[in-house]
Amino acid sequence: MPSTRKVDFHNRVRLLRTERGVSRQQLADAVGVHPQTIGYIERRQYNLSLSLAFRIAGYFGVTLDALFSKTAFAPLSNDALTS
Amino acid sequence: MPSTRKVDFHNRVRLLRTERGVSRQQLADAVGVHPQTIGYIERRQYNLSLSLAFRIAGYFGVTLDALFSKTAFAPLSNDALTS
DNA sequence: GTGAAATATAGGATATATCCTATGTTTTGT
DNA sequence: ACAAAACATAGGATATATCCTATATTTCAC
Repeated sequence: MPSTRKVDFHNRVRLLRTERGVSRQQLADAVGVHPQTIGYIERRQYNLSLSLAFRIAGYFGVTLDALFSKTAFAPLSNDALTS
Repeated sequence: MPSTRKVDFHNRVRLLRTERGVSRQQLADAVGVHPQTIGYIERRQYNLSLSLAFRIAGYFGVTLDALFSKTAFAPLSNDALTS
């Protein structure tokens, strides 16, 4: 079992995944990990490896920095309000 | 012991470190790992965690994408030839 | 509102990142 | 050329990422 405590960086995995209508199972298959692993990453309970980070970024076609950040990503609702 | 096999991404840790005249010991202390760990990363024998990747990038003041890449970084000598 | 799919939570197993110590080699300053 | 520092290599120990199975809860289409 993973560390149960939150990791010190944020990510946009759930955002991108739901935005594109892909399930955890699909993403997990595409990047070669267990679906639970995706869930843990989304809940920020996993300090995932750089290799896996690259595979997820590659799947979504974004850079590492677009997907992971030490500071919180603004939620979409906020983006809409500040456009 | 680490996996002894090379990892599927490249990095500029050694380049940045030597460029700025910092030893492995100094970098290791700064990011809170063992000096050997830095060595393994530089020799591409470690699939380091995202958290550690962030700490190293933060130490050098560069982004993740500037420090790690799935394709090889051009060596400095090449940069000089193509300027 | 029911059923199916997706997600959450949990526990145990395995692989590997990382630690740590030790020794040998290479580099570098003088 | 010598000494000291930096680096490489190796082996064993520990922590944790990731796997896997199972069950409970939530979400969503109809």
